[in-house]
Amino acid sequence: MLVSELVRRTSVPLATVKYYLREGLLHPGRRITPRSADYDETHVRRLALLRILREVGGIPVDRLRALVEASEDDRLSVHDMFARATDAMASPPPPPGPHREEAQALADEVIETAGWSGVREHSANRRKLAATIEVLRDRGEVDERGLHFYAEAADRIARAEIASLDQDKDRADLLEDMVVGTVVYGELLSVLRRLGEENHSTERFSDRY
Amino acid sequence: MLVSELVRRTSVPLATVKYYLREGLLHPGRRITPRSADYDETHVRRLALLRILREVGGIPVDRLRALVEASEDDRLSVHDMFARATDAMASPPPPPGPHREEAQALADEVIETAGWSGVREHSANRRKLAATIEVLRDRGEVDERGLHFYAEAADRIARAEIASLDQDKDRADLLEDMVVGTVVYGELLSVLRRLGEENHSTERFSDRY
DNA sequence: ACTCCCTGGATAGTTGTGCTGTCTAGCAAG
DNA sequence: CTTGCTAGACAGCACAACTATCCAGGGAGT
Repeated sequence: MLVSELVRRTSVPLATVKYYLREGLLHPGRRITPRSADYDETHVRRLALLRILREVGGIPVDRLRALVEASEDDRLSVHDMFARATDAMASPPPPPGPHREEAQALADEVIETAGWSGVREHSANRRKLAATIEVLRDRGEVDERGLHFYAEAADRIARAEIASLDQDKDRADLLEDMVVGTVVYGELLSVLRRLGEENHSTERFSDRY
Repeated sequence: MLVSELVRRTSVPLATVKYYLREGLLHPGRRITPRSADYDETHVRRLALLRILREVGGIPVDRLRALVEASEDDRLSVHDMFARATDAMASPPPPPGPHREEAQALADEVIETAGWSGVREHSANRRKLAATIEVLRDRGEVDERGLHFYAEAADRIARAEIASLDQDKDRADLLEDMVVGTVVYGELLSVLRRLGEENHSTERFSDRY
């Protein structure tokens, strides 16, 4: 299909499609004449994916590029591809404060206790966890049991999510499922958590003025 | 204390402090001369809170204002204050697509099934949930059992969080605990979830190339 | 052959957000 | 009376994500 039809099918504005092509988020169409190219279903799907990751996940364009590159690099094993995708989805941690090392040690311990030996030494989320614990630590004592409670809850959820991936799909589809799952089910979970908080807070505080 | 000391204590740049004052995020200091004002611990705490909400939660300034206004409005009961805070922390839902109504019905059903009768009819998160379900729906059939699974997980977490709030604090401290908890434990949870995904995905896919 | 419309590519401009810097003029302490 | 700091007004900036304009080249229909 021509670019005009791609635009019509996806309702992504032409200027934006061109921008994504420029930025390398969308692979070029197959040249049919020097002045036109043929786009196909992979372009439609890619655009839909990019829109979800931007609008639901709020992932900035330069990290989307990392995601796309991981998906297109056939030399990577599936779990290396996932690892890169996981890194790309984590926002960079803020610059370390004075308690970062202590927080990192605690973060590593939480990961250890959760039994997550499959987490890489240099996983972006390992550092992000330390940064988050540091924020907590700056506000007072960190409740270690609380940390393990969250880790257990996260483990239950993550386990179910990975188990639900369809082993038989090809790598691009698998990555797409994984990435969309992380982002939109992540959003789902936080919305549900806030709803739960709203419910339990009215239950607990409805008598106080 | 003078503004210079406030700046020193919080390491927030003077220009930023002035900006927050202008925007109504930080209450003015007590005037001591026409050209100087006295700031106190409430200003230090407020600045720390604003920084966390901005840097960890990524909450934009205009929603921070709504949060601050809820905290300062003494006519509000605690649960009304929480309700406003909850709304302020939810990003506005994207414009509805063709399946929004259907998604809203499903969202309401999920909330009902979770037993969350304390969730307001017009809670921002109720609409956010529908919007998120709509995204899922646009990618294929929505798995209702999956939805309930997430709702249960969210309920367990939210229940523990609300239970851990200290009933005896005053309203401003209570709101601060609640808001910081929502934001930073929310971040903690998503980081842990991604770590769990990384672990389980390497466990499951480490043999595939 | 001629006109029309659409194309890819280059490049410049716009919008929104969150600051950041500069300027002014008023005190107040030494 | 100089020096240092202040509040307040306001303009400017950096970044991200688009968005708009312009250009010249085809191909399709006539």
